[in-house]
Amino acid sequence: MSHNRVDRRVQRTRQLLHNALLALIAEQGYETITVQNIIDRANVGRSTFYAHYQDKEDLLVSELDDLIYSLSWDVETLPVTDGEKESHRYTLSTLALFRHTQEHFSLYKAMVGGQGIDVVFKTTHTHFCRSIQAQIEQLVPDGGTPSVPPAIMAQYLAGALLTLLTWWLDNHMPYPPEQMDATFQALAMPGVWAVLGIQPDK
Amino acid sequence: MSHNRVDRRVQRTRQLLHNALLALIAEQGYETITVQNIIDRANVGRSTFYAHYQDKEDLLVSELDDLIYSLSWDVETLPVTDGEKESHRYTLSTLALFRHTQEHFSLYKAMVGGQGIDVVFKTTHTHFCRSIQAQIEQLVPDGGTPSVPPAIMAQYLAGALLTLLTWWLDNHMPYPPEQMDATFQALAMPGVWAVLGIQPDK
DNA sequence: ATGTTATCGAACACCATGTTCGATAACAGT
DNA sequence: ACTGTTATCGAACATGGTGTTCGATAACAT
Repeated sequence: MSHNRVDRRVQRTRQLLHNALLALIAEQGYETITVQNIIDRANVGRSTFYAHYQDKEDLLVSELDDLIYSLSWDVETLPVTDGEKESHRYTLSTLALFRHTQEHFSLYKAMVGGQGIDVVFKTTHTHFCRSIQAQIEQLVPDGGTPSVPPAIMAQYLAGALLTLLTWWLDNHMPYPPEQMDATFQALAMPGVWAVLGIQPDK
Repeated sequence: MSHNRVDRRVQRTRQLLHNALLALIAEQGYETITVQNIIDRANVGRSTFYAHYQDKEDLLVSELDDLIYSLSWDVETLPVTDGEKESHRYTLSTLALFRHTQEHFSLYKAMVGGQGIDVVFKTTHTHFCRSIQAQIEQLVPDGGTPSVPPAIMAQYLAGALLTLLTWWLDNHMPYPPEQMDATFQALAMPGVWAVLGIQPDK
């Protein structure tokens, strides 16, 4: 009767493939990974792989969804002290992002540092854009019309932020996340305030 | 005796391959191009290709050197009115860059727009970094020590600038280069001034 | 217990890569 | 024009990864 049968095998297979991919990315980088490598590591048959994903990029993208979801969740719930929150009324909430990145250093370094993975950049940039644009629009004063559309500001800021994150990872995180956040805010926000026509006096 | 013999054939061959690659990139994008495509288009033998370059990325990189050289030359010599120059004493010289990009729209769009080419991004970013860092260091007040190292500021600004350029190309250049330059300056420079501790009163 | 469905893995066709090598033709110098 | 050199050609080849097919097997839900 019920066609809602959920075969436990498919979830298990997908999980094995995901884990194998992440492990391989951290070990040897993405480019040189072959489908054979993935299925060997995961102990999954060749035809089974292609029954689930078109190719290794398809697997990566499906993986990315999970990662970005966990990132969003972390950024919204990671402990940020009240004092930090208070002083950030007119800024973007990027401190938790730097802390999250620090915690997943080896994986993220393999994904965006060094040669990096193209699709990871694009996807992350798109995600940053959405989040930043929403925050920008909350800063726009009532009745005001910014001289630069928020969408463009978001593009700009997401690119700058991603660049800074990449640099941080590539250079083995020479500064603590708090300082990276402060650097980003110091470089980014004065321009945003000027364009929006607001003057936050600290 | 003289081993300085320069065979005209090798220059011709390299030129043919370069032209073929650019044409194919503009037509169908970089990823799907095969070595066979390149040598067919260029009317060059297979073994000849591999006598000159290791693979198609090697050819692309050698191409990039030329492109960045021509870009540098353009940026330094493209006509910029005295008025524009005057008002840019405390800013970065990016206006010529936007104009240069506009002139080579179709090629640059294929190279950094859409799917883009990874190595083009990296190389361009590195080049921007060098140029911007030099300009930043000229803005540092005598005796002052910026709270953020110029190298990091250059990373940040190069990434932001490249992102803005990419967006511009991807969206079919909805604004003139002058406005794009103004947008970049408005978003970027207040942060730079604040970090450097200078206050340019226009 | 039963019918269903996911997995396995070997075998396969396919395609791009990068190399080899002998023949040919363009080259520079005299 | 002659000569020795060198770049080019292109066919042939080995290599390696890709994505598919299919019959057998085992895990699944009911």
